[in-house]
Amino acid sequence: MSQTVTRALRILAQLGEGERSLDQLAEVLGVHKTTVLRLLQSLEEERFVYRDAAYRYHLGAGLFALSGLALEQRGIRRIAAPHLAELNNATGQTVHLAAYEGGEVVYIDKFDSRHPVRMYSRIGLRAALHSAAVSKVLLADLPLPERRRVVAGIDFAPHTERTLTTPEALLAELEKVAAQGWAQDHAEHEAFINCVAAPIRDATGRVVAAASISVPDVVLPYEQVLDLLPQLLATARAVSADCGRPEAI
Amino acid sequence: MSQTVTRALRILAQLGEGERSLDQLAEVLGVHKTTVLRLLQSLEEERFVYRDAAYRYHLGAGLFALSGLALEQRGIRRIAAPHLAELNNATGQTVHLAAYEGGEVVYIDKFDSRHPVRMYSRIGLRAALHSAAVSKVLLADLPLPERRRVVAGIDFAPHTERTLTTPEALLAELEKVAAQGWAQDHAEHEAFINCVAAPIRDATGRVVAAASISVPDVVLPYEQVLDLLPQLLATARAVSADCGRPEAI
DNA sequence: CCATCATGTTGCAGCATGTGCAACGAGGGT
DNA sequence: ACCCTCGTTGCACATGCTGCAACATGATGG
Repeated sequence: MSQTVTRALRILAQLGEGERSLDQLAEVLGVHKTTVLRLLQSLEEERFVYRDAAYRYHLGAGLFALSGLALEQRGIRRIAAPHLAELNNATGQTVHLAAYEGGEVVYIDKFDSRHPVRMYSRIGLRAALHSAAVSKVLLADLPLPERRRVVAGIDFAPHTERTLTTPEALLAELEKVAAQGWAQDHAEHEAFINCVAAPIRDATGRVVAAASISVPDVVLPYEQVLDLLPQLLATARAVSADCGRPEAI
Repeated sequence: MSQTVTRALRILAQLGEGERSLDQLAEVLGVHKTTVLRLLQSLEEERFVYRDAAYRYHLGAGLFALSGLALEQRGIRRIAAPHLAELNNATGQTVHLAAYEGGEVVYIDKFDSRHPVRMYSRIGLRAALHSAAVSKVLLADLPLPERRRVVAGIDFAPHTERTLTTPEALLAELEKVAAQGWAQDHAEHEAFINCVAAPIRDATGRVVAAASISVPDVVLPYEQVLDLLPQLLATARAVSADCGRPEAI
């Protein structure tokens, strides 16, 4: 593990919260400002940061460029986008696309609701493994050993009264999800938000991503969210078909 | 300047071109694989990279998250977005938003054309300083000393027959742009693309960003691109007004 | 079924490189 | 004109990065 790189990344994280001066960064990192300066120079050279006329450092455009490349590399995102946009348009609700990567579930695309009350989320953020509907869909498809391993590593922090709080409960839920082909989050993560999620499969049948609809209670009650399930499943099947999955056509 | 950080960022750049194995990265960087491994471990910890089941490294979600934060921080982007979307919708053409940062001009937002023939660009990429219309708008507002300094540093690579190839020609063009309040790129960057760009100003009157319309020749001839200028200028004024610029209201 | 290969990981010694200090310089406010 | 703040530079020291070599693991093929 590289101390230097870790420090550089901590600088980026800091700048993610807003512009910073050299001294501010030095203080937060607990290192001498000379050290910070040189890290920043390297970051600036690659356009990960830039500094304005007032010598404040900001996140730079190299980051956007790289992030754009990273998102483009996920073929699933490009394939799914038109279908998810259509689902978003048809339902008017927030639609997410999430993928499993390295023991986490991450949102890789998002289409915002047209309602004024909206769920907070952002591309790149992690979904809670034990409560988000997309997580259930993705975990449910993992081979059992890995599924157990991941579940064992979860911090079962209760977000609401309905949050599953034991590995056993989650594993049972995942079995159910795998069997029925979709997952729900009935106020398990946020007290006033319900979600449904469905798997997207590639030609080999493996789940490569999950699509979900998230609706605040005040917009639609739980039962009516379940009514959206057929549309969601149709969308997921359509994306799967575009991924080359024969049965889904 | 930190060798270690520079190497880490080179790793990210590599991964931007596609997945890589440890050995591949070691070879490209010209360092021992042990070294690469430890850099990757630090990057992985902050979710800048992740590795799949086949031990291939990919760009990770931490990057998306940070990039999202960075874009959110640019208030101008949020302010401009609805106006640019409307312009995109009204004209059907590709609309860009660009900003000057640290001696470069960078695209910070983009709304794609509905035409099948589209200009290639991506958020985060640099615009050519001596040919892109947005660059002219942004450079034209710099204080003269900095303007001269930046122009002196440009590599006047000719992209097409019409590309300006001398500092003098560019400086003269910038004077003209500053006077008329908009800029054009008449096939100076890509032989078959014409652009017009307009400045967005904040309350102090400084140009904080530039909006542009880019149209391939085959879609609209040059003269008709100029016909779009009134709409573009109206959009730029509307965004400026939202930025608090009194005269623009 | 074992041999071989390819690839990732670990321990360790040496020294390159990152680090902090102190002095310097530039800009802004009083 | 002075001081105060904040970024930059030169330098000596030792931290922590680097490469080597040995080990571990999983895949491939005879």
